[in-house]
Amino acid sequence: MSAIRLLVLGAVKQHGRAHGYQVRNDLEYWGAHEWSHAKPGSIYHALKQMAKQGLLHAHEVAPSAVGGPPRVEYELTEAGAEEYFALLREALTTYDQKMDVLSAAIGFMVDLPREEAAELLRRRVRALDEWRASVTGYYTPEGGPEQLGHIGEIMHMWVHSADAGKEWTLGLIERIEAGAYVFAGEGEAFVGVLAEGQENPYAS
Amino acid sequence: MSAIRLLVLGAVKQHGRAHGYQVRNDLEYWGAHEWSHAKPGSIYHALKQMAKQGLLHAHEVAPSAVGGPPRVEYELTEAGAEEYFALLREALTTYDQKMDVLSAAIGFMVDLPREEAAELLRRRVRALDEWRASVTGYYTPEGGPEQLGHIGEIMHMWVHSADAGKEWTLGLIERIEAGAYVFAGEGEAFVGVLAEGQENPYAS
DNA sequence: AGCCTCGTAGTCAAATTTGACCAGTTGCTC
DNA sequence: GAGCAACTGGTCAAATTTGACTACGAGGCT
Repeated sequence: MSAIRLLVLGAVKQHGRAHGYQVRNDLEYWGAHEWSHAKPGSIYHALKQMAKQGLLHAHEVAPSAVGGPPRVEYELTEAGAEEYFALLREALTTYDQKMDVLSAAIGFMVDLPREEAAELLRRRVRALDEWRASVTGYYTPEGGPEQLGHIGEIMHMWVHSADAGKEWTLGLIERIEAGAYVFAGEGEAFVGVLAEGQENPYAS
Repeated sequence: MSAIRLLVLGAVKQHGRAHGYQVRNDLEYWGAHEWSHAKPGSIYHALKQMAKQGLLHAHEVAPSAVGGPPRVEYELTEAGAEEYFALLREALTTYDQKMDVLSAAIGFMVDLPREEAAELLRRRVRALDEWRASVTGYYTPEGGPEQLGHIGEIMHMWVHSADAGKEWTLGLIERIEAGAYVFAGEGEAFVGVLAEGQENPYAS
């Protein structure tokens, strides 16, 4: 899975209705340009593609308010919402070594009920354990690990990284279970988009 | 950078001359299927592309020894060797959050002199520090970090992962400086490819 | 008046990646 | 001795990603 679809669906969902440039801006606001390689081309492509697949409904909008090319506004369909939650759940659970996907999922995790988020993360921990086991399994020759020479360092790296990932995930689960943050159905949601006219306080 | 080019160049280099299937097999032997998403299509594509760019020289070979489609054998050109070392150095130095690239680079690091490898890794540590700083910088609002809500967890994750990466890198540098492994120009090199007819002891 | 830069909004060709598929050969088993 | 899986070697169309480019208006400077 690439992070783009999740990111774009999430952005459109928070706005209710959004055009490409708004999505682009939200991603910037979330700091996504730091960790996801979401270029304009990919964003516009994803919007069109998902519209074609029926995940988004495209409202043809008149030539934009400020001149320039006509804008298209998008809105989630039923299917789009399903896809969004499916991607979100998958991103939280499976380990696919793509941290941008995980980042996006963390940003949206509060769209799920608290208990479900925690449970998905617990499954993630199990996935990390499996990954670790498969790496050590593959790189463990009969004659002791020293036979591998420097190749063993590759395993070393993955194991180190899996352990770090597990540690962080366990910490997050703990914080969630201790009541941190506001999840779905718990009153006033945290709003992570810019309202019209509001300034981006992080713009460099 | 994607890991494929480095992996393919490295595989061809170790063989002197190789056709697509051999490359495919080496990658499997190195366990690369576990951590790089190198599908056959990508490998053959990379070979053709790099041949077109003059990095590889393509020898048209008669219909293969065992029937099936005719094979093409590739060999590194001068330019290909330069590109290989350029990619290798870059992969060791820069942090681009793609661990598959780093894995590949670790596998090939012994093609460099010991001192250079250590130096590149020291630069990598500096790059990790910069990345960490840029993340914490971006996600630190004026009113204390608690304003971010769950979004702060994203930063938390990246910082955790950068720290783990740094720790592992420092460990590796230490081992290298302590004399581990056999680097370029230090006598008998470690051979990481299957000779003709040899069996893969790791095949599942 | 002319020029330059920045912000808004988006397109396009080229490169890459994916995943499925093709076709011949052994080797094994029922 | 027929079938069938596994191995060898590779192609192909479709999807995705990249990076550069277009076009327009507002504001500022000189």
